[in-house]
Amino acid sequence: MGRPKAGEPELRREIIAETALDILDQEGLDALSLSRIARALNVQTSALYWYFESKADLYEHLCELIFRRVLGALDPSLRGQDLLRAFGRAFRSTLRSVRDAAKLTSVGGVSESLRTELIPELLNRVTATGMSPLEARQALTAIEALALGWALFEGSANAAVGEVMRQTNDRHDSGFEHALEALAYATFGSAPAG
Amino acid sequence: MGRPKAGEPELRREIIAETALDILDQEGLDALSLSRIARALNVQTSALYWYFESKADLYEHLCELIFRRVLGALDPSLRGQDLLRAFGRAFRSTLRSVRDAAKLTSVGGVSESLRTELIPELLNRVTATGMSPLEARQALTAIEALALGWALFEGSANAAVGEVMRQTNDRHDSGFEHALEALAYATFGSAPAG
DNA sequence: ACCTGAACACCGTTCAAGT
DNA sequence: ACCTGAACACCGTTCAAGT
Repeated sequence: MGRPKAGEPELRREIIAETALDILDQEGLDALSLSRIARALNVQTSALYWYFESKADLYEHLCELIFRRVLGALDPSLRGQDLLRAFGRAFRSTLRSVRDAAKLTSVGGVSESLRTELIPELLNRVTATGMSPLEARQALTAIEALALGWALFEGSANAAVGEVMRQTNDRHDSGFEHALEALAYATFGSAPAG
Repeated sequence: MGRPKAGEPELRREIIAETALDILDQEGLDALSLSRIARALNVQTSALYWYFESKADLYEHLCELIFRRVLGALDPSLRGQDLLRAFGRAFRSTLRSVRDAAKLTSVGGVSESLRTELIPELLNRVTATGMSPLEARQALTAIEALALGWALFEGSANAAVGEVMRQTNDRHDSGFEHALEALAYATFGSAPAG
């Protein structure tokens, strides 16, 4: 099982998930198999099925974990368009902080609690400044799409070049910032500007 | 091999790729294995290795094929920001036209000719109206990211709901159009508007 | 040039059995 | 409640051998 941990029991489920994210970060999505995780935890592969229904179920949970990291990085006082902008930045940088996290997010499913709790809660904070729910939803979807897509491209560009300088703030940053700005302050819900 | 085809020899490589895209569309990314493709073509799995170096190589080629479809859907006379907008629409709708095409694009690599020919050529058409190369590159990246990310979300939403109405122009469309408009006419390359 | 056949290490999943 | 052990069907890849 690895480390017994001092205080809390630390739900076995979470140990598995954290181990999975470690393997993902160090060896990439192709290496992230149930067997690989089991080996890292010194258990049989079949043991994992007591905690997760399937590999897809595990992946879903990993995506939720990543999303929670994004939310955790946000200043709780942020509202409206400022929140949208901060969310976009946090989403991209979180996806960049773990190798292939963007690929995982693309391929993994959306968990129940993400769809029915986390996202609606985030939307509530966006609409708190008077933005309409439809407008908020569209703007958030656009920014989520931009950040995910952008992280995806950065990931494959880095893989082609050579892994190392994944943390460097390079010329990509200004492009992302401009796009983010354009989306956060665009008027959704009415007719396009033309 | 399936159908002998009348006229041209139709490179075996392309038959394999088209078969793969058919399977992807009908059975999804999880079902797209070399064994599955070989079975559909009535050959041994190992036969495919004469045409593609690896599964990753095949995937890369499939991504290129999809991208060529996008380019083929564009009015050749389009330039500058109009081209950017048309590209965004075509990219999204092409990704929606084949099941899991967005997932494939996320996970598949970028081919040599896509990076050194197709993209630069597209960028040339964007800069033809006087847009700076940096600006064009950033705008294109943003729009590519938006379209891919958006298609990704639509795909998983449909998978959750139920496959069928994948072609319907629903409420997602106006959100995408607004975001696309904002990105196509945003000013990249200078300081954000704030 | 193009494909088969056999082999290899690995994979996800199920399930009876242990403790 | 939690895990092992064995089994199953499937997977990507390699390579000698056929034609």
